[in-house]
Formats: sequence, C-alpha cells, structure tokens
Amino acid sequence: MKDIAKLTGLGLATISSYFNGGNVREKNRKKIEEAIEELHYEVNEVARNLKTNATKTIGVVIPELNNIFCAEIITGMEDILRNHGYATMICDCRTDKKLEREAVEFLCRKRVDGIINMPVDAEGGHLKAFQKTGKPIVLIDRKIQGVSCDSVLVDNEQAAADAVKLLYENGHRNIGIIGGPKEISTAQERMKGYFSELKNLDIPVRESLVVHGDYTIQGGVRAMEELVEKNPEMTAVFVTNYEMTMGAVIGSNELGIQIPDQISMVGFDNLPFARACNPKLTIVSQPTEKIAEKAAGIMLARLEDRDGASPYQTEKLETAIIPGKSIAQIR
Amino acid sequence: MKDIAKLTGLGLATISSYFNGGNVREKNRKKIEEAIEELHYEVNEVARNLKTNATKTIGVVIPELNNIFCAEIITGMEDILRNHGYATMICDCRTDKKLEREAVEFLCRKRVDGIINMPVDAEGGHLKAFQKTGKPIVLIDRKIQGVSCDSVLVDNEQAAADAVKLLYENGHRNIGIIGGPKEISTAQERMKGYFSELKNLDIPVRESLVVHGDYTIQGGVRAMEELVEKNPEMTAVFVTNYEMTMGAVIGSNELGIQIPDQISMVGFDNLPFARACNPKLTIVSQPTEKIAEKAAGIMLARLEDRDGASPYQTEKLETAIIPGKSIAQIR
DNA sequence: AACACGAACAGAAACGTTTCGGTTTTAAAA
DNA sequence: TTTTAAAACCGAAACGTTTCTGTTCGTGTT
Repeated sequence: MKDIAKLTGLGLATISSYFNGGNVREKNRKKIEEAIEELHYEVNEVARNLKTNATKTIGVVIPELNNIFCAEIITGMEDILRNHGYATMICDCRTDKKLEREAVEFLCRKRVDGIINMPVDAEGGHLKAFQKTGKPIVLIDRKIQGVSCDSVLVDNEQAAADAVKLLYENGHRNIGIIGGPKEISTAQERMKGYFSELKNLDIPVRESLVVHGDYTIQGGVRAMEELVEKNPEMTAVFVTNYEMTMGAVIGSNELGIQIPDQISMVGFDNLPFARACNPKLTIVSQPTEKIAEKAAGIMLARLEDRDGASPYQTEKLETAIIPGKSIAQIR
Repeated sequence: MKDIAKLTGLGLATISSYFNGGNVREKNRKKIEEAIEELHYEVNEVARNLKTNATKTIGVVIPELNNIFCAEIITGMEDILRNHGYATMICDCRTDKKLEREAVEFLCRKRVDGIINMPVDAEGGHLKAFQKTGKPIVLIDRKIQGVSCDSVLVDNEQAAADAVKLLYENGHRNIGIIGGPKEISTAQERMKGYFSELKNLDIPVRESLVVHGDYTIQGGVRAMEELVEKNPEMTAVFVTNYEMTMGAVIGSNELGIQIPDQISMVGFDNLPFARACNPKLTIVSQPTEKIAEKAAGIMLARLEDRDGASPYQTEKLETAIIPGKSIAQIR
C-alpha cells in the first residue's frame, strides 16, 4: 500500500479509502488502479483483520461431518457465508463433548467472528467462554438450556406426530419407535410427538414398542432386532434419524423381514437413500436448505448490524413427509 | 503482552520467547504464568499471523461436501490438521469449474498456508495463481496435468480390473459398465481397468455395454435404464462411483429388476449404504481414511520442513472389494 | 577474584492495514 | 469574484505480535 501511495503520489488514507468503498476522485481512482496493476498488489487480509479486530471467518462445530444431514446444512451455509466474504472453519467433534469443547476453544483462539454450533453437549458449557467475547452464536438443530443466543430448530414434535398419524391412517395400531439418546433435545421432542399423537388417537402406549437407539447405524440395527423380537404383533416402525433408519433397513434385511409386507416403516432424512431403498422408503424430511439459510442469515445479520441489541430469536421450521412405498395399508 | 511485561518487569522479547517455547528462567516463567492468570491473557493469533506471515490455516476445495467420499476424507484431514494447530477452511465448489477457481482465489485472499484440492478442472488452471505464492498444494483423488505438486490417488485401474475379474469368476461374460465423465481422470482410469481386464480375459468389448454417466444419482438411474434397454443379455453391471451406484440401485428398483437374480452388480464406495441395500451390495471400497492421512501428512511435512526442496510425490493407494450378495453365480 | 562464555534478557523496529484529527481542494451559492 | 460547505485528501498513530541487535546475568574455570 505504501508503494501504491508512493507511485500515485497519494496518501495512505486515500488508498485505504479506495479499498473500502470510500470516495476517491475519478482520476485518482484510475491512478490507483494502474498502480495496483503494475505492482500486482493484493490487500493483506491478515493485517486488515488485526486492525479491524475481525477475521471474516465463522466457525462451525458439528457432531459428524460425514452425516448427510450435517453435510447438507454446512454446504448451504458455507455457500451463503462465502458469498458474503466470510470463510467457514469446520470442526467435527465426533459426537464427543470433550472434543466439542476443545473445538470451540480452538475456534476462539483462531478469533472467528462467530460460531454456528449443532451442539452435542446439551448443557452448553462449552460455549460459555466464547460467549464472553460477545461474539454471536447460532445454535442449529438442537436447543440448549443455559446459553442465550439465536437458534434455528425444526418442529420435531410435529414431525413425529405426523409420522404416527400417517401410520394410523393406514390402519396401524402397533407402532414401534426407535428413538434417540435421551439427553438430546431432538430425540426428546420426537419421542414426545410419538406419545402425544398416540394419546390423541386413543392408542395406549406399550413400553415394549419404545426403544432408544444412539443415532448410529449399528444402534439402528440393534434397536430393530430388539423391537422385532419383543413385539411379534408390531406392524410398523417409526425411526427417528437417518443413521438409525439405515440401521433399521439393514436390520430388517438381515432378519429377512419384508418391508412393507411384514412391517411398515417410516424413516428420517436423506431422500436419495430413501429412494434407493427397495421398496422406496417413506420418510420424514427436514428442510436442510432452509436451516442453512436461516442460520447463515441470522449470523450475518448479527455480524453486520451494529444495533446488535435485537432480541434473540428461535426459528422453528416445518418438516415434510415424503411418501414412498414402505407403508402397507392394513385391515 | 505489554501488560504482562509491565506486570512482571520483563521485556517483550522474553514474554514472546515464553510463548514460543524459548528458554526462560524458572522464576520468570512463574511470574509470567501468574500475570497471564491475572490478566486473562490470550495470545492474539491474528497479530502473530501478520508477523509470521502464516495463518495456520489450510484451505480445502472439493466438488461436493455432501458426498460421503469427500466428507469422509475431510473428516479425517480436519482431525489431523487441527491436532497440529491448523484450521481447515472448506470450500464446496459444487462441481463447477468457475466456482472452483473462485474458491481458490478466495482462499488465496484469506492467505491460507496451503491448499488441498480434489480438482474439478482437470486443466488445473485454477491453481496457477496460488502456486505462484510458493505455498504447497496437495491434490487428492484426481490428477492434473499442468500443476507440479504432491498428490494422493487411488489405483483406479486396478480397482476396476478387480471388479471385472470378480464378476468373471462368477461366470459373467456380459458385463456392463457405468463410467464417469470422460474428462475426469478417475473415470478414465476405471474405464481403462475395465477394458484391460476384459482383454486380459479374452472377452470382446461391446460398445453397447459401455455407458458414461456424470457421477450423479440421476445419471446413474439413466445409465442403468439405458444399459438394460440396450442389452437384454447383460448379466452384470459395474458402477464406478457412489452416486451412480445409488442411481443404479434406484434404477433397477424402479424397473423391477431383481438383484442379483436378473442382474448382478458391483458398486463403488460407502459401505453403510451397500450394507443397507437389499441384498447387500458388493462394492469397491476406497481407503478414505488413508487418503486423508496421506494428504494431511504430506501437507504438514511441506509446511513444517524448511528444506522444502524434496521432490513432489504421488501416493497411489489400493482399493478393496467388500463382498456382499449382489453377485449371482451363473452357469 | 578475575575471566570467559553461553544463556537469558531488553528494546526498538517491523509486519500491512485502518482511523483519527486536521488540511486542502472542489464546486455550488452569493 | 468571493464565500462556504462538503468532499477529498494527508500523515501519524495504533493494532499485537516477532525478531534483530545488543546487553546483562549466571556459572564454572583458572
């Protein structure tokens, strides 16, 4: 920049102004552009970062990158953020609370301008330190108790209720559920939707029809085996996340159970997989693209608006059921 | 840091030395640590970056984040890199050459210390500008002509040959192939492996058995339909990437073709999906974890070693065939 | 006790920007 | 032409480190 100043005879401030959209007289603008060309100048963002105390980088902490649900959301967010000049630093914490905390600390040290987090630790202790910096946090998919910040969620209760209702309408009364880890809010909500809809429909809850998996493929396999073994009269299963849906499909394949002839199934997430199943799976689909948009949008709003005082918002998005052929009409 | 100096009565250089693993007398070390505690000091990495002209950040440019193959590799790399203090900036270029170039430019502006790229543009023009900075580039999965740098690849030709051989051993003689885009090196190599193994086995090539897809699900569906329509005598199909494998499965489901009774299949990548298929799919599996390790390892070596003059290396890793139940023994 | 020598320390300069307060230029109004 | 307000410009200081060039300190040797 000094060289440019020298070459053009202008002051540093003017050059800086040029780069930051300030007002510069046309002929000077020309001179500057010539100088840039000649010197192959490129602004040093690091120096700028130091001075402005902002890195134009936002950190993303997620439980598993190689989980399509996460990957889809990140793809969407990264796109939007990058189009606004923000880089995305991703940290995969392998669904481990300790690693999650470390990831946040790491990003903190890297001085990201904000963090988007799909939390593993429902207590939220891992975010406390970062929050003290006053920089924005956006939670996605799962809510957290202690941390006051924006979040974008999905109406999981409604999603589960819809799934149960759909099965009911097709004549099913013995509907099993493969739920998620009890401490994760999405799992609680989906479970709640299941219970409330059963109650709604005057179907008594049977404990043996309720199994808790751990949101993994292997967990889905085991849960499916358990359900089938314990409930010979069961006619349908609702599986509450993608990995376990895969597991449930694997499980029924390996048990030799025909879907939907012997058991009907409603899965969760990932349309391509559902479509690749034989028969095509009926699933609850989450609006990943919208989640990404909302999360990135809120983050950008917090970062660009100086009137940061707007109250924290919680977006709740609707899911949809994508019909397949995995539900048998019975009776 | 100045405050720390003031508080301890030490000089700036000593404090800096303390933070960079230099020698500091024990009592001074203590003093410094107390001061840090009292001031809640944390080093400002941005300032450090400015001074050292390194950001401890490496950029990753890939065609699609939400493609398990990419996601798995990134997961592995990110883990390793972060454990060495490096952050990972991910750019998903949506399999678009123009976006890929923009991504590289973006990362260049962000002053990443190196770029790991799974290239979309086989010409490699998008990397030229970055290469001029003298910073390291590591190519993964696909090779490129013009750019001289390290790369870590997979032995695609062997992979394809293995698949064909396996089908042959099970009695198949009319083996179709769903190949990838002609300009992508992995697709070329897999195709080459198919041809050379056929030749090896004295099976004449039939043009109608060779279809080029575009590495997408939809492309796989279409390719499968085309193959089936054109080749009533075909008994087996080899599909050469994950998305198209999914597509081929979808296609045969929708055409009502039984696997493996009517057509045998060997797919590519993603064990969980293969296992979830009914029947379980036999696939060629790429060593994503190893690719990640190698790529991150090479990158770190380039960054840490000052004798950067070591010659560029090209790692070629072996694939494996994971047996399923999608191959029928015929004749 | 004097000496030498390496380890430990000190201070200033530099990295490349932005920004603040103040000055000059420009163009419109009188 | 003069006046005036706004627009454009200038240079120094600052952001928080690292590093270079010396200086001082500690320790073991004669």
